Amino acid sequence: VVGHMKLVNGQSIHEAPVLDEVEIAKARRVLIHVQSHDGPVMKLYLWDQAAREFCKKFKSYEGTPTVLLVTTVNTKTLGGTLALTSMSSSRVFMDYDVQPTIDYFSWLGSNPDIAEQVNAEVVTKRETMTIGEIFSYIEQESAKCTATIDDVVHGSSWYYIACSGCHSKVSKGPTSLLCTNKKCGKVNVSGVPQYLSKISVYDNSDQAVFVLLGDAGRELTGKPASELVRSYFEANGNEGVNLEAPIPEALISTIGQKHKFCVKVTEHNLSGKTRSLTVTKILSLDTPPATASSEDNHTTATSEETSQNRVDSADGSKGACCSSELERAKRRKCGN
DNA sequence: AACATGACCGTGTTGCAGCG
DNA sequence: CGCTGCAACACGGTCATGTT
Repeated sequence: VVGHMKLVNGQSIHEAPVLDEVEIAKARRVLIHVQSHDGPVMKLYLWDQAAREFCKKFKSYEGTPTVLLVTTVNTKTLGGTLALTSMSSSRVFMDYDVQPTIDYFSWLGSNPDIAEQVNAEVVTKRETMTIGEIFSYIEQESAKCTATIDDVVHGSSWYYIACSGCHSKVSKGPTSLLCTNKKCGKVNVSGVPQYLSKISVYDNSDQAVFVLLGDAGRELTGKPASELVRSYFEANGNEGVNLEAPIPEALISTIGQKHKFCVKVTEHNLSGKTRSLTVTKILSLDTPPATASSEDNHTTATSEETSQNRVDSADGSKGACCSSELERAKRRKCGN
């Protein structure tokens, strides 16, 4: 494998990494983030003999070497990303050692943009973080993206009946509704409809299915699911209250709208099969497209704040203006 | 000899059951 | 109800074997 080094034991190659040979001897290995041409950045583990050889050569250079060639490496997939490990017979070459490294070095010289490219993955997948960084990373657990809704997924219900206490799903008992959340265990006289809607969205490059849950659904339509369900059955003279309400106009009319979605990636999303992401929050865009909701006043709705307030006025039943921290904490408590 | 591939083994983690 | 121990599983790391 030949490529240019990005990080050596977590230190950027541009900052002339200092190798502690004692430390490396103790750890028995060196970790190098290496990129071959414009391919993905790979983790390259050099063990024992190869690590020692690497150290020796790395230090022997006047300046910091950038090109690395390692023979006979094992390929491994570590946490989904490609990783390489050295073997007993692995040999290490750099910059002007052999013809292939010389060739690569000159190629790199004529493609300086690739050499300087900062790959997000290298930065985010660091081995060590400070406690503060971990906290801030946790804070950022939800990613934001802007996408356009192109459909509401049919074939599955757009809401579920939740416990009035904790918003977990309720199961139908003989005479009442039982909360499935063991820690809650509340017996409900009547459940509260909550959003669980799948919407199909797209942006410039991809298409995906987002799952809207309670609060996010209300943020999108401006109305709580309970109100939409109630008004449907009221309009139909309470006929078939035990049946399911169809997808309401308020939800259908969001098709074509463009929003900034905060999505949360959970282990469920990462397990592969389901390519759906859970939406935790919906932010208004600066220039929201025309919406079908009549009472909406979007002229000043540029910030999260105003969007929240608008929702509250429509809802009224719940003081949802509490900090997102508190919301998250509550949800976590309930979920477990 | 150097290389490529994959099998195997040990360790860490997680889920479940049983017991206090 | 909570804790502990066990088992299953996944993953990382090493080693063996076949090929060039």
